[in-house]
Amino acid sequence: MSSVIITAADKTLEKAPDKVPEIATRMRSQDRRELILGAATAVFGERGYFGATTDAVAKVAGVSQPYVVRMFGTKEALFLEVLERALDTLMKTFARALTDTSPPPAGLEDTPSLRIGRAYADLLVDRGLLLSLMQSFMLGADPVIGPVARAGFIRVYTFLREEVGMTPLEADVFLAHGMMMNTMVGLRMADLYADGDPCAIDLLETALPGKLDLLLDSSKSA
Amino acid sequence: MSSVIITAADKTLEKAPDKVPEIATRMRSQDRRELILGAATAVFGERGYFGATTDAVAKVAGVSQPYVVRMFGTKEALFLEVLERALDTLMKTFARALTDTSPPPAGLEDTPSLRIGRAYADLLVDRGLLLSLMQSFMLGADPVIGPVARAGFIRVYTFLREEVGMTPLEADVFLAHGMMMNTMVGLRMADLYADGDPCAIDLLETALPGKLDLLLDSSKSA
DNA sequence: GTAAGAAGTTATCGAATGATTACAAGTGCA
DNA sequence: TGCACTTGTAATCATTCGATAACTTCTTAC
Repeated sequence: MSSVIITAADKTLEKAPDKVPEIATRMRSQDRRELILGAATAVFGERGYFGATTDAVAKVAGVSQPYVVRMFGTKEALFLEVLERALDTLMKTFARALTDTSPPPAGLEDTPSLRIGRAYADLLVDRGLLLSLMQSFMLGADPVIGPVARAGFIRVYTFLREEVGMTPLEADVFLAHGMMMNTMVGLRMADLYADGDPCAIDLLETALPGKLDLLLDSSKSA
Repeated sequence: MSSVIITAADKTLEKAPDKVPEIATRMRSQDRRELILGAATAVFGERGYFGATTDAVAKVAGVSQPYVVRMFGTKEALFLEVLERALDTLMKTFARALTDTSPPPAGLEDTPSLRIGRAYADLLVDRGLLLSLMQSFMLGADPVIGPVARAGFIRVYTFLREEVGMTPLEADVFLAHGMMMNTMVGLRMADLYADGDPCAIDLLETALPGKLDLLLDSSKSA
């Protein structure tokens, strides 16, 4: 319905209040595609591949369920596209952090590894992105998604080794902390942090040094 | 399912069925329960909570689907029990490793942290156990499973801090590597290792030092 | 203006799945 | 032996969900 479309548009384009008069404007296929992919990233990240429904994705995107399916063919194809997009964003963020010439945040060291690490933590603002990746990592047994997920992980590892110049051990430590962050997000450990749980506070302050505000922000927004 | 009937029929036809007490006769509820919990651990670990079906669990356990549901009430209750059991096993394994007085494997250091680390890696033989835990960690948004999963993670963290005596940073590093191992198992990275992929070999040999054989064994067994 | 195509919906179908019911067969005990 | 209890199954139901079909509405090129 038109009202749904308005809400969806407003949610993504919060900064353009002057667009309100446009009622039920039809989007171009390409734009709607991006909208749905964003919604799917959030839903898949939160509920996993099997737990997510095309209807939930459609509702978040503000379109009808059949439209989602027809645009991507199958739920599986939609997930694969979400996965590919998430990985592309991750790699682009890493590449940008590597070549970025701006100085590091006040008083912090500036090595390639540290820059990449900060870039990874910055991705916490979009909880769906890291969680969709993580969800795919738990689907290694799936005949279709499994190989894609493995290839994606290998792609990240290869980047760390060859572009960033990490040793195997450095890459392992980096990835381990990445998996730890993903797990904290997936667990919603920030909920316990907000409740004042002392363990959760210790845990998060150690696991996400200096980036806790990002996690807490993304938590309360959803 | 059929096996039970067949053996039962055999028993009624033959008058001397005592020769095969192993397969024959029905199990006691308690034993069957353990059998189903084991099957459920494997299935939930492989497919996640939503991807797993009570029918798949029943087939692995060799019973009918309604039997699984009736024994545990709901699929959710079954998952919670699997979760609790997995956590109990984990904690018992840790506790045993701490108090174990046997000497460490040849030439290896012997600190509490290292003993616990080796104990964790030993759990790789049962892929379902670690994966069921990890699957629960991705369900933090679930209103029922989420709180239980968080509490479970906190329980492990508290053990590391208070029983093993780790600092927050030590516990973070330990858990991070645990999450990394879980991810490698979930991804079935061992498949690429078996294919000779050089990246996968690097990755696994670094992430699972000295424990790779365990992962490879558990892979080919399923 | 209007035909053609793009964008999107409503209605609905078939398969899968968790759950329920009713029933059958084995077990133990007086 | 007979009878209550336990262990288990087959049949089936109500939802849910992904997918398809057919239709409507908006946009745009001529």
